[in-house]
Amino acid sequence: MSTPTVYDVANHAGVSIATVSRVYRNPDTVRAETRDRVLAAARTLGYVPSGNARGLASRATGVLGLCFPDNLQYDEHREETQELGHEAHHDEADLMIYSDEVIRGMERAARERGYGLLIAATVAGDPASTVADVAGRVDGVAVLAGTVSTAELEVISRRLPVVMLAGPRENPALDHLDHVEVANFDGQLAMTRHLIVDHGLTKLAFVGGPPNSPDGEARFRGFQAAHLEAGLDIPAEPRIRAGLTTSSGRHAIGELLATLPERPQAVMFANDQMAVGALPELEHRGLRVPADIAVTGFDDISVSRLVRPALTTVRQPMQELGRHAVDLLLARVADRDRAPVSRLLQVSMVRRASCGCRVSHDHQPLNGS
Amino acid sequence: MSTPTVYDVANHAGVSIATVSRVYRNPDTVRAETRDRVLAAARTLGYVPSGNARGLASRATGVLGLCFPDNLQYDEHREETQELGHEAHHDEADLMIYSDEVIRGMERAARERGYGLLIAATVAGDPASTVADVAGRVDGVAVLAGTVSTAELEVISRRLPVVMLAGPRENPALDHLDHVEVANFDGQLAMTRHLIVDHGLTKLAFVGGPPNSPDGEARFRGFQAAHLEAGLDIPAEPRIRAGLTTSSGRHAIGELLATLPERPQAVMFANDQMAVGALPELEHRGLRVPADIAVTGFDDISVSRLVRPALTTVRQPMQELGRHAVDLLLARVADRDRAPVSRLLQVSMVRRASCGCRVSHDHQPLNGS
DNA sequence: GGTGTGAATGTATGCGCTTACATCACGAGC
DNA sequence: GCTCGTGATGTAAGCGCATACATTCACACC
Repeated sequence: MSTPTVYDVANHAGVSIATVSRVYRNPDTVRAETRDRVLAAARTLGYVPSGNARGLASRATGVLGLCFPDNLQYDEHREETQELGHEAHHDEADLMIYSDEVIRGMERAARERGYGLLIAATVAGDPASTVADVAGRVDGVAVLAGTVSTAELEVISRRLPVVMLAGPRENPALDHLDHVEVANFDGQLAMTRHLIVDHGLTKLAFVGGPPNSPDGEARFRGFQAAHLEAGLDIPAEPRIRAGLTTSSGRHAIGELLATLPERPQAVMFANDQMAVGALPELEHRGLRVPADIAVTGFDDISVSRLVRPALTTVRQPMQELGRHAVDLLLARVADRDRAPVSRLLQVSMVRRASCGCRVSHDHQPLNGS
Repeated sequence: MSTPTVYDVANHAGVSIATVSRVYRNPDTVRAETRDRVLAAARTLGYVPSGNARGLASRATGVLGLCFPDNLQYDEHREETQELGHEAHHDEADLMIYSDEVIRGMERAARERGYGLLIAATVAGDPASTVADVAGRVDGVAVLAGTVSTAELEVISRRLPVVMLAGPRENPALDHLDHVEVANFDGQLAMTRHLIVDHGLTKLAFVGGPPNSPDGEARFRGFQAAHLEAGLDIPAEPRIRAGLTTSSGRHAIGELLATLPERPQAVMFANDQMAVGALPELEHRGLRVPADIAVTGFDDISVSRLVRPALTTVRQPMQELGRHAVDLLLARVADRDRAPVSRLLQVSMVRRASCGCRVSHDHQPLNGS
């Protein structure tokens, strides 16, 4: 009646439970005829091995974990945008594109290596229990920066491998985790330099993310560095901080134009979502992009090449983050004592129309059709 | 040295393992002072309860599963688009937006109910083992239609609750699963009727998905039904079948115009991704949307309101699919013997510019700023 | 002072599997 | 004919926890 176990299968097939287990773990140590008998019994009984029991006995779960922030709370404009119909819904979705990509990359890599993926968003609220919850179920866990404090992660990392994604090792003495980082600084530096040097723009405004976003802060430092390099005044803070969402990008435009004595020649957004949200608002205000004002983003999400003008941005390998997470996790499963490593993933500039590099858009016609 | 267990914590705190367990399961049955002692010991030892052991002992994992297709293989144009730089990457991402939304909805709902989420993509290859793998680790599993055969699911459903997402109950005698469906037929019927009745268009072309996509097929039947209703010739098959991706949507345009004697007045795509890919290609060929040719999609992914012209489409509640999955799963966990249920989620038409309902785009200016 | 009562804690068992070790059958080699 | 190796299978001991049940203790009550 209830869920069948190895014992039921063993009885039904006339073998011992060890043989049943071997059929699933080491099929080639079992005589072919016996194996078939066991599998037949399993099929007729509807037997499915218990992952829990297996995990307990073999002290490995075959599952990796990923904690990411579900940071709706950052978007202070959510309420206001309800009048736009499904806008709020979309906004929510937009914000998550980044996590989605990391999840997908990690799921694929995990599956290729024979692992499952347990995902858990952590809302800013009860962080400790959530991550401990997944920690108890997996062989290793990746954590997107900003989700859980490094101190907590250190505790958890005593039990299993932990890798921090998109976050720097702030204090080498306290932080013995593996890290995967993205060259945010370099990317924003190059992009800012591009605007200054190649397009001759000097009045640039940076729209940042919330202060607790390591990505956003690193990008701003790249923005500053380009100013230093070019001998321009170095802004101490992002001109505006916004919620990294489409709607907050749109709202940032109003705030920008209202508070600035002089219109900037370019607005550099900390991510693509905001830039994408800003474009229609600029259009509505009669500002032509890039003629009147250039716009750039960061990430290269798929929307960015579909909007008009197509968005100039810095492409970061979001799925690769997930892949590297799996790689580092399994390397550490194999050797718990290896020295902590940091991997830095490179980014690349994608010049499209919104900075002035292409005339209208970047649609490439199909060959010969 | 190695991972601490209840025994270690019990020793360290001077209590029995039962008390340690109670501190985590039923904190209020333990004296406050004792509880603190145990928690202190746990903290200094770096104790994290083993999900496996807990699951084994309590016969429940606290985790739900979701299987979804990772169907890159459908996109026959992937190779050709490499010359477009990151196009292939984007295409891949595009295709997954739907799954991503379902995952997100399910993750949120699961978390709210105190469950974790184990996700596993199933490539068309070794389906059985993958889904059995997750089945062994979870308290219930949701499966996106097209991922696993109903027969296999029936076997698995003898062990744990299974719900099928976005797929109809084809044979009530063989299929005792719970289902969550979306009103694809109704949505496409309404949209097609809209083009015929409100816009006076009669020459419509439908670009479908692969034949094994239940969503795509149901939408095509809605398309047919609208023709029947209007007394128009009823097409027996979608004019073209494509891969549901942005690039396959673009390619569909060429194929459409090349094979059709007369240009259709409207192209209705089985999903938004394809429609979004088609827009720049139409533009490139000098066809104005919607003046020369109307375009519609299905899903209402977030890009659809950002492209120009903004896409008229049918909105389906993708996240809701995930939420309902959790709901049905937990209801069946509570009562294994309840009758199989099917939930039908409603869709809604979103009229934007690409069908001719709005002049240029649907950007709503901000109030008073 | 004996007894009943309830709260706090301990004891002991089993969840379903993996795996080291034991056993067994069967030939090969001497 | 006996030993020994080898492949196939069985035996039994946990893995780390939850929980039924037993025990202890303090206290109230008659």
